[in-house]
Amino acid sequence: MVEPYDAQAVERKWQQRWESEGTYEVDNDDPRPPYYVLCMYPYPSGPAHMGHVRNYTFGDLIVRHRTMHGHAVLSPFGFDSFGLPAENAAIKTGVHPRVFTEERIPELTDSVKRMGAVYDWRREVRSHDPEYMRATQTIFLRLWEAGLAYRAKAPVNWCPGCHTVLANEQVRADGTCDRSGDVVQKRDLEQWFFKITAYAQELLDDLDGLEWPERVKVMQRNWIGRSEGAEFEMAVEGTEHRLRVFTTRPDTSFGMTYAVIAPEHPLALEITTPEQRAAVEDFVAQVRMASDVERLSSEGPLEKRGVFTGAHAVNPFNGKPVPVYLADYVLMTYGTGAIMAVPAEDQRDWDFAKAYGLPVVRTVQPPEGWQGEAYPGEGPRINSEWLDGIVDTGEAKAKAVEWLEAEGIGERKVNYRLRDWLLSRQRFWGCPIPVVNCPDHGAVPVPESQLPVVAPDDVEFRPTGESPLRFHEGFLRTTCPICGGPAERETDTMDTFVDSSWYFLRFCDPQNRLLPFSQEAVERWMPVDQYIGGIEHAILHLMYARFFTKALADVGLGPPSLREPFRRLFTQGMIRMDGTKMSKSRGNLVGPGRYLDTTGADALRLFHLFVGPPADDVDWSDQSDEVIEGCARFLRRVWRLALEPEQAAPPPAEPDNVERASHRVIARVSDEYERWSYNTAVASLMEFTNLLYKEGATDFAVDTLLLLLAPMAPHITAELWERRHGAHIHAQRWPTADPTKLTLESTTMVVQVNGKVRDRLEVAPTIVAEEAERLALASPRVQELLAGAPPRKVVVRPPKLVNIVH
RNA sequence: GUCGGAGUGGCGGAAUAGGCAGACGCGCUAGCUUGAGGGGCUAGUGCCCGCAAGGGCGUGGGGGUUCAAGUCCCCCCUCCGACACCA
Repeated sequence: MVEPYDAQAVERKWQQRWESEGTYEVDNDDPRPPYYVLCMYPYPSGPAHMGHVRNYTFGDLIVRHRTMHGHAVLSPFGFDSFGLPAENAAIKTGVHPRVFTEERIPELTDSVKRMGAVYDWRREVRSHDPEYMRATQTIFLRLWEAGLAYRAKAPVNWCPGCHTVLANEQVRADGTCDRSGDVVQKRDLEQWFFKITAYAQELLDDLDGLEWPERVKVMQRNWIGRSEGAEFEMAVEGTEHRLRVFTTRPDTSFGMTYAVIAPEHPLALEITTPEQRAAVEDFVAQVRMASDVERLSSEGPLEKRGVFTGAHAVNPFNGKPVPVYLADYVLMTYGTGAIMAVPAEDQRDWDFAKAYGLPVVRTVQPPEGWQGEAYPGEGPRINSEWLDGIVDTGEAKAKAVEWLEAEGIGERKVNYRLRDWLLSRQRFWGCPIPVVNCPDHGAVPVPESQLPVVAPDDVEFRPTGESPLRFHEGFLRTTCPICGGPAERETDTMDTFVDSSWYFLRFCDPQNRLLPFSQEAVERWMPVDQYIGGIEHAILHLMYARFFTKALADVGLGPPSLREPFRRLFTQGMIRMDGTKMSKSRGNLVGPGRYLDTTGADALRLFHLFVGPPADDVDWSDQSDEVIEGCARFLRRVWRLALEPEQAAPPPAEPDNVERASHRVIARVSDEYERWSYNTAVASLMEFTNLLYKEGATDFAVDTLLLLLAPMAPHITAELWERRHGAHIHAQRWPTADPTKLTLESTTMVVQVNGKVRDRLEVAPTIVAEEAERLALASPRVQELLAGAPPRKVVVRPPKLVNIVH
């Protein structure tokens, strides 16, 4: 009797071997073809949870699989180590965020290693490492120099209770402060932005070339929100002012019955008549004070609020004056902040018109029996002079734009929903923005020789949540790099998305002290061949990282040809429990610890692969423990099969059958790996194992099983391979199927009568149609059902099926 | 509201090109192994009728195309996710 499988001992042994032998360390001059596998680097929140386990199971499987295909696989690990939780802990307990964070990192590292996930730990990066900060700050300064970073006033979340600015994450969904519960207000402050909008079109176009999940691409396209239309000017009666509006429906311009400008519009007070002045000022103040609460609290179509300015704009299409309103449904941040309102063809305008008693003029004839309100569909133009009768909207739009351009009052225009990236955070635990504010010279860059700007250690965290940097004289007081006069340091830090927008480049060249990374190193590995992470990063992180890659190339830091960072993206499903996401904040976290201590890492990895398609959410249930036990049972069966074939599965009576089955499983499982169909790959290997128990095992069959299982269950397969061959399984080449051995000796042919299965026949896979039909008709079951009558029709699909219609 | 995804046994899920629905596993049932342990092995397990042979029904609901539909087309229902006044 062979010794039982001791998962603990075997897993410990191999984890130590992989680490001490540096099995998965790769150098930049490795001669093998490069392959870059990357899991989104984590925030170090403590020991790994099941979401991490799932993520790193897929990542590690690919690392080992690609290695067995002869690639030099770059598989680095790092930490997104700036962020709010450490700062909140500091406010609560007084422990410095760096100390707090650095205690969490080994906890996560440890559980990752115990899963058997392998990385080139020499390349580890941490966002809060001063060397990493130096690079992040260098990048910021280069982007600023190139005009891709700028400072502007922008509304921030202001908590009147805490007397401080809040990050978006600190504002609850209902618009209140998550610490004091006060209603958060908007205030204008000087903030830093990255000009991501300069890349809107390229970010949109380049999506087409990426092997990403379609739904992620759709989300990004919607986020960028390209829309084509026209911009034109209107005279404001009795003034010199001209009002510019953007519309996607210039073809409906004859139906404009009023115009609307945003409450923040610079002309708002300029054009307001004296009689309306008080009402308008009142309305503007009201909108400015209004927090997001009111907007978020109401369900369904929002009530539109506005006020008449007393002014009239002239519709250039027909020369008619229309009243100009202020309304909160028009946003200053999109288009020109002003619109022509056409209630007949736009539901929002319709709602406002009804609320304020404004007229509706249809310019598109709705279909017979139209019951709705605004009609945005197709139909013949009416009430539109020279557009009348045109049915095709595209044609009508083109004609309207041509007219605007010919008259010199407007032109074709493309707008994007995408906004510039506000990167300032009024927080301590982030990368400081390397800027000095001089009374004479304004915002001045910190010279690169003085980088990194690092936050001091002797800081006091206030329960109000204010950044301690604002009260730290030693940090705050400095001199202007230009004039040497007294100046103040910028106390805002960068959004942590800045750190994560380029870390994948740093992994290529992690020790570089002169530059964030060298172009040669990046050219060697980038783009990432397989990026793996959660769907929750579908928009922000992935959009920002794409923007950075393009911008870095354009400012000369990145290779000019590298326009996209992630060639292939895979987004794994979440772990759910009782229908909600498993997360620390919900307190329903299940850790891997007890499984690693008992059934072992291989069984847990197998569970994650087997439980369902990788992209689907996983429901963690009472059944999960039993399924993990089932995976462990399968591994024990493999163990006995490999070490004790005489007992478990004596040599087969028909070795040829087993050999053919081995080649078929190679072909099938190899394909399943390529298609990310790991759940069926595990099933295929279980099926194959069952077959070997039943039919008997050969050495070739067992070796095949171990090789195909090696990326999924690395410890047990490594141990078994070493015992059988004295070699390292993950250094073996991936097996290839012999195409001449894929066919079966015989196959089951189904015989249907009127589409219902009535018989099954064992036939040769090479059977020809005539023979198949003859055999089918000769079947006693078929004879019985036909009762002597000739079949009306016989459909033959050899060798799988014959369908007899009668 | 708009966009996207999904509905298959008691459960997780298979079904690559329209061709045996339910692979594999969990659970359950029976038997064997008789040194218990979260042990090992074998067989069975969609539902209904039947002792059986066999028959009928069956992939959210309704229609359609086809010799043949989980898969293709039309309508409807439910659930999940993203965006949510972007002119």
